[in-house]
Amino acid sequence: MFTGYQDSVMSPREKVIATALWLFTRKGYFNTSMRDITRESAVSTGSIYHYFKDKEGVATALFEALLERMQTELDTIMQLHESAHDQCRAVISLLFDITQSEPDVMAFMLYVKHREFLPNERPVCSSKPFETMRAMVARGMARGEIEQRDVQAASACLFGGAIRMITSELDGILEKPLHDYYEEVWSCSWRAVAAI
Amino acid sequence: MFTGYQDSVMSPREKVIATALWLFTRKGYFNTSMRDITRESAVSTGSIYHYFKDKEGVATALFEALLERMQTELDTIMQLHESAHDQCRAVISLLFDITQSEPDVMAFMLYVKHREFLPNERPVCSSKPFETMRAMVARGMARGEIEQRDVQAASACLFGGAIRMITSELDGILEKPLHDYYEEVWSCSWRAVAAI
DNA sequence: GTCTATACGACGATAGAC
DNA sequence: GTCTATCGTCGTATAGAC
Repeated sequence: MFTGYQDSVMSPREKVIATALWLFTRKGYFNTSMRDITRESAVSTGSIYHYFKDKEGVATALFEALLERMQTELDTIMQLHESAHDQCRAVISLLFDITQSEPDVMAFMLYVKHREFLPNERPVCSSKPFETMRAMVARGMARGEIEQRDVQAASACLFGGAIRMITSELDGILEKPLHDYYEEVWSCSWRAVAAI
Repeated sequence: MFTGYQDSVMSPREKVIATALWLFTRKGYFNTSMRDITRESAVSTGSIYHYFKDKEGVATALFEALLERMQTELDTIMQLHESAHDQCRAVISLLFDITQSEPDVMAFMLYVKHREFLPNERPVCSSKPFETMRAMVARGMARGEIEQRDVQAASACLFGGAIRMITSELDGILEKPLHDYYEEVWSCSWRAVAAI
């Protein structure tokens, strides 16, 4: 039973989206029926189809909400930190935080194969948040913090280790809490791309 | 139309597995019906259910075949190379090779969310091939090639960059062929974990 | 072992009252 | 805007002949 939104009053639309996140990450999109969503959200079939065109419309709305939220957080990080080093470090810290406090959010963004049920959506890694992360790396090269090389390759090496740790955590195969690996992962990751 | 097995005589069982790989990676497991598999494999429904218990049985057989094949390749690498450095470098080369020559194989192993349709299967990253890769890293630490730290974290950082490049390639967002990034990715990855 | 025809259930989506 | 009842479709799996 989904109990993630007891504390605040939510509109039917928000209830449906929150429930969809809960169910999609737990059972997968295709193993979740509209009936499941009506039951767990306590919003009737008729109302759901009033707010959303169809099942795919629910998934699209959820996906867009999460991407936008992530982008907002990245924008804040870019304002708060000057160097690419500090920006990228803060990004990994953010990703680890979200993984621990809201694993569903992270799982849906990184882990779910959206293209299987959202055929018109571009792959996650060409979405705006991922582009922003690559832009941080490019800026680090321009400032001389990061060694000159292909931006795609450098971004993959800088963030790839953290992302793998996140998927390991989501798969439940880490012994310690994710944050215990933070400094270790960051120092490896930065060493991979730092200038000199 | 699937045309991947014209050249050799295949048993019905092999035809089904090859077709399943083709269809699952292209359309996803849930968007592929048993009807699709019968049509593309030219094996009748009755025969498929003679060789496999059900649709999930097809997926399981496919998954196990791919894991076993990967494990065989890793075993060969371990025999051919002495140092952890050379072993890990060869592993990334192998992964890049497979991605380019048989993208379906790589996509199904790394990218497909098996747990949505194989609920009894363990997550890929706790499968034997991934364990073998971690064992290589652990051995590198014991030999003094790789800096002492948590094996999970070091493995994530050593292979994470390459894996991200592979998913980028599978998503079709790389400008150049994957192999053009190989030396760059390897030098970053090794620098991330190397001793001293 | 291989085939065709079909049973059966579940699902997404709609209709139409309130 | 919200609800319940229901329709039509499709997909898995089986039955049973050959």
